[in-house]
Amino acid sequence: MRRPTSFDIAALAGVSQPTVSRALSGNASVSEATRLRVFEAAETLNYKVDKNASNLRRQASKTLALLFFEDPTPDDSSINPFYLSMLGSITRTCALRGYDLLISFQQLSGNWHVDYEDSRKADGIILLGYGDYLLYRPRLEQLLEQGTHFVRWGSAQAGQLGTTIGSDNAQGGLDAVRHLLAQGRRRIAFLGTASAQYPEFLERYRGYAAALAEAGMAAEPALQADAISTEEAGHHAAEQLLAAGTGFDAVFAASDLIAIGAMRALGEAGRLVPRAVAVVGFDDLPAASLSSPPLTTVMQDPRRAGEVLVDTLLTLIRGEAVGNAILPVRLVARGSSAS
Amino acid sequence: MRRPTSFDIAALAGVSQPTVSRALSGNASVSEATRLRVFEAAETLNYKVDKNASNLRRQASKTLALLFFEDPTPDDSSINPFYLSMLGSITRTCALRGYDLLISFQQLSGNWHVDYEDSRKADGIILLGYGDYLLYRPRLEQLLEQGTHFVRWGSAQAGQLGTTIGSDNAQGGLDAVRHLLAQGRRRIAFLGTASAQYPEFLERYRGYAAALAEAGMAAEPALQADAISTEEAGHHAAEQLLAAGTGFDAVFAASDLIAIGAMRALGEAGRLVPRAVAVVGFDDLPAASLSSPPLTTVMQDPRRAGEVLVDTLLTLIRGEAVGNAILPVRLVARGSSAS
DNA sequence: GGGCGGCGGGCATACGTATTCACGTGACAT
DNA sequence: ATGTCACGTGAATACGTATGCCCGCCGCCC
Repeated sequence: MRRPTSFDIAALAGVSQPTVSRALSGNASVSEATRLRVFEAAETLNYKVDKNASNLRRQASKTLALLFFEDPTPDDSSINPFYLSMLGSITRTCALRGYDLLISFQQLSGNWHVDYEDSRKADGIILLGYGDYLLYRPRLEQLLEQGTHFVRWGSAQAGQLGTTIGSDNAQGGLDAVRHLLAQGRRRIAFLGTASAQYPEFLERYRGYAAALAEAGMAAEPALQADAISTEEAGHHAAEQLLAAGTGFDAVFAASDLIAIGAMRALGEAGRLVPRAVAVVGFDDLPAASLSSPPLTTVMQDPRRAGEVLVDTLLTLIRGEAVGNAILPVRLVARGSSAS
Repeated sequence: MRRPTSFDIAALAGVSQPTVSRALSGNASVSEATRLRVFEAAETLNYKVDKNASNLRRQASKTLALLFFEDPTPDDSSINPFYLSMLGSITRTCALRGYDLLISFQQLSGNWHVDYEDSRKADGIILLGYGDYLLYRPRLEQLLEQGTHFVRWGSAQAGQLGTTIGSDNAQGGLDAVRHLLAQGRRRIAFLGTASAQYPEFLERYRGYAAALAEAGMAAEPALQADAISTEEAGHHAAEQLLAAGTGFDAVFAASDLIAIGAMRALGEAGRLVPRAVAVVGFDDLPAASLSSPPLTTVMQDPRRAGEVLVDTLLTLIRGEAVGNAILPVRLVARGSSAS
């Protein structure tokens, strides 16, 4: 049997097709009695509005697109866990607001910037993924030019294109290092690439440096080692630091994965955590509380992040003005930094 | 400026609208020269096919829907990590096959079974989430009745409705326990709820029992403790077992999260892993290799799982017959079970 | 040289919904 | 009694694409 259309409902309810449309969409100009008959008929035939037809007619898809960008790592199973936990929240918020969510993993090189809103698959897009702002910039320009609605998760800085939502990375770095200083640590290393290529890391580094400055110290290049956000990179960076012979009694890692890798390296080198070296990470991944010792870290709130991203985007879609948002972070003290 | 339609392209290329459609869709009955002109015109105007119109006309959405079902846990940030890693693979496979992916988190109670294909938002759906087959059954019946195309991730058993893809859980249990036996362990506990409510766990339990039987032993109820797949549940279950005073020198946990929780409980009780108690988990979460000692576990292959799910569903959508699939698993021996 | 076949492309239309416009009916006031 | 108005509903149409059908033209063969 063919799937029912609004005409079938109309016939069954003894009204016309437009009335069915109006009744189902809650239009006020249809009487309560009629509305009831229509609902019953729709129920009987198990009728559902055809999204495609509806979208075509209304010129809107009631769908958002979520574009993930790959970390540079070629291993495609290792999605940044923090993003994954944000995903749940984004999905849920979309559902609450009556929107569907389309997901896509993208290579940085793809021509994603035209594919979604242009083909009317989505009313707006959410961009997720660490990345160099300058690399994105031309794409963002094109998006703006096209009038595409989008929000970006990342590090919001003045003068940047589009609307950006992100955690307060600098504050997180500040809190983490203040915490280590309060524990009496004085030689605090920073593990993570502090360059514009990884804007979040750079901000965390700035917080680190600011905390040191508060204590009358300066960030020493010898106490910093590059690492992208993987366990292996963290392991390697810590090894480098150990090999260089620079003394240190604490590590602030730019992400939990780095911190976990660093703890492994410290363990292998016989440096006890936290006694010999205190460690603080960033993100509060599920794995952070499972490590041994449990990892002290700066918690980002993925649930709130998702909500803010979606709601900001919906505001943009409604054509209202909205600014960047910086979300608070919170230090979670655990065993890896106990005195 | 209004976004261009195929008529605009037609005008620019000096052909008719249908020709534009044919040229862009690779229809053979359009000459190479014309096709080229059309492509150029489309490029110039930055034209993209309107998905909604196209879908409406073709009565297909070129989209799949992924439905996640919540674990019973109310905490909505804790999505089963194994599913999350499958997500990447599903998305990628969809993209490769030219399909979009719609994602939705569902309450088990919702009436999801009519919402997706019925409203033509998707050509088929993928059902993901641990769960009791009997609980699903009525919904699956309705899906079949409606002619909805769907595949389920779970434990494939004879006589079940629909098409199911799943790991070889029984084999995994067998391998895990054989491994422990080979290490000389004799008192092997099973941590996880072995009931029809968690079919995967039940199969893993069966593998556990079969391995014991091979060695001339029987599964003892005293060596089993219920746990759902969370770290807390694993911790609690191990505590129970310890409190009961039943001696054991190994644990086979039905999931890595349970295993990690159990290791924490064992540590708190002063039972050294692996010396006093060897531990094997299931899933091979990223966290498994990060625990200390690193967790021996049964690896499920999320990448392959996603591919098989998508390809099976696409086969169904094409109207071809396809059966259930059971994917191989692989034991990964790490420190937690060294002799 | 005329008929025929095939290829390339245009015409018309359908997909199912949402919206604009117009219309009929009853109530109420003049 | 007639005009006005509001309210509820139906008729017509547009959204942008894909496709069945038909037609014209060109080349080829007898």
